[in-house]
Amino acid sequence: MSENIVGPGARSPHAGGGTLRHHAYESLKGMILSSAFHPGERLSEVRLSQMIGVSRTPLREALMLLEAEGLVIGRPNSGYCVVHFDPEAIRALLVAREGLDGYVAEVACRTATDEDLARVTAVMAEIDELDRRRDGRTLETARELELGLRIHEVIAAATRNPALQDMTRRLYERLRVALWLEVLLLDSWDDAVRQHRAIVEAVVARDVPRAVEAARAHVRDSLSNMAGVERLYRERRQRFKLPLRPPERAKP
Amino acid sequence: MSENIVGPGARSPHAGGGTLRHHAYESLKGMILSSAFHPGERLSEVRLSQMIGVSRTPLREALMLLEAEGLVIGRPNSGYCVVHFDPEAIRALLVAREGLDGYVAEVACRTATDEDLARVTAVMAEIDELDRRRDGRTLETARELELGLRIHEVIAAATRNPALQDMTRRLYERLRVALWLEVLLLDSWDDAVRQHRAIVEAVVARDVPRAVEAARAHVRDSLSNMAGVERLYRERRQRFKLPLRPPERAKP
DNA sequence: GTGTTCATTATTGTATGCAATGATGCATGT
DNA sequence: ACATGCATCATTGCATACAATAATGAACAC
Repeated sequence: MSENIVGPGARSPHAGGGTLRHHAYESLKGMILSSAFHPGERLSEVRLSQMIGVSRTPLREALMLLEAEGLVIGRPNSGYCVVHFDPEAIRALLVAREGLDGYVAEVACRTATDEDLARVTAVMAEIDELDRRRDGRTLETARELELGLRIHEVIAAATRNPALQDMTRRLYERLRVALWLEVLLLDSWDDAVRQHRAIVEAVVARDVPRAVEAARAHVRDSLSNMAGVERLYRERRQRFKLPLRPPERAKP
Repeated sequence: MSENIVGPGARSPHAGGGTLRHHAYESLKGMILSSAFHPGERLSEVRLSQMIGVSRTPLREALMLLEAEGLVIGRPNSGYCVVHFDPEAIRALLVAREGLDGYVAEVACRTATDEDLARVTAVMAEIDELDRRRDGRTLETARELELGLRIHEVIAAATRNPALQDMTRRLYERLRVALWLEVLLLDSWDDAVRQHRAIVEAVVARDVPRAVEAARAHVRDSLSNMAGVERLYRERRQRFKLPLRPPERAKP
C-alpha cells in the first residue's frame, strides 16, 4: 500500500527508511493522496507535526520534498497548502503526459528485455482478471486505480532508463488525485482496459508507431474525460461548501 | 547570471528571494554548476554552512532541494555528495531529452503565440550575432552555453504549458555540467548553430514533423558527442588524479 | 456602514544543543 | 602481513528555543 509508482528502482528522495523525515514524508504523502485534506487546505506545521508525531524539523523537510514533487505549494513566510484541483493545471499535466507516455512506449519497444515484457504481460493479466470478476458489479475502484498506475509503471521500467522512470513517477504522482477522481466519478474502466491492452500488445510486439499512438490515444481519452470530471467535482465541492480556490492570497 | 533556465514563470522551489534557505540554495547550485567541487566530492554540512555564512538548518534544506533536482545525492546518516559525471546516467538523461525536446517542439508549434515566436526568433538572432563575432576566434564558451540553453528555454515557454516547462527546466539543470563539458571540450558550436536554426525555423513555420525531427536530431547529435566528451573528461580527470567514482561506498 | 490603522496573535524562519549513527585508526591475534 | 575487534571521533538527525514576519481583529474616523 505504501508502494510508490515505479516502486523499487526509483529511489524516493533520501530514501532511508529509518529516518523520521522519511516517515513524515510518507505519511503526509499518503494523507494527501488519499484526500485526507481538502484541496487547497492550509497545512500548519505544528498541527501536522503533532498529527504525525515528529518534531517540526523533519516535517518541514518532508513538506519541502513534497513541494518539489508538486503535491503542496508554499510561499515564503506564508506556509504550505495542498494543491487544489485546478482543471487548467491538470490539463497541462495531461498534455505533458501524452508526450511522455508516447515516448516511454517508443523507447520501451526498443530497449525492453523479455523479462520486462513478461512483467508487463503479467500486470495486464491482473487487469483482465479484475475485469472478469468485475462483471458482478463489485466496486473495486482502489484496485482499478492501482492497476492502472502499475501498468504504466512497468512499461516505464521497461525503458531501463532511470530518467524516464523518474519523470513518469513524478508526473503520475501529481496526477494521482485527478486520476482517482476520474475512476471514481466516471466509469471509464471498460475503455481503460481496452486502451491498456492496445498499448501492451503493441509494446510486446515492439511495434513503435502503434505503441506510441496507443499510448497517446489513451491519454487523450483521459484528457477528454477531465471535462466531465471537473463538472462532477464542482458539484461535489459545492455540496461540501468548499470555496473554489481557498487560500489564494493577494499577489503584489 | 543567476537566471535559471525557464527563468520567471517556473518558480524554483519556495522561490522566496529573501530567505536564507533560498540564498543557500542559489549559492550551492551556483558552486556546483560552476564546478567548484570535484565530481563526487563529499559535502560537509558544517563546512558549507561556514562557506556560505548561514546556519545548518537552511543549508540542509537547500541540500534536500538540490537532491530533489538530482544535483547532489545523499544517503541517510551518511551525508551528501556532488553527483559524479556518470556517462551512463548522462546518456539516459539525453535519451529522455530527445523525447521531451521533440514533444516540446511539437506542442510549441501548435500553442505558441506570435509573441512567443518573436521571442524565439530574438534569441536565435543573438545566436547568429555571437556566431558572426566569433569568427575572430574569441572564446566565449560561457555565452555559447547560455544561449544554447536560452533557446530551449524560450521554446519550452512557447508551449504555454507549466508542466512541460518544469520538466524541461529540471532536465537541463541535471544535464548542465555535461553540456558545459560538451561546449568546453568539444568545439561543437557550428553544428549547434545549424541545428538550433533548423529547430527555430520549423517551429516558427509551425511545421510539426520537421520541428520534431530537428529537435530530436539535435539531441541525438549531443548524444553521439558524449562519447568524445567522456574520453576527454577521463583524461582531464586523470591529470588531476581524481578517482573514477570517489565516494561509492559498499552497498549491502 | 465602510475603510483604515494599529496592536495582538499565530505561524514561519533560523540558530543551536544534544543524541545517535557511521567512519577512522590502532591494537591485537592468527 | 592480514584480518578482526574495539575505542575514539566526526558528522548527521532531531528537537527545541528564539526572532521575524504575516494574518487577525478591534478600535476609530469618515
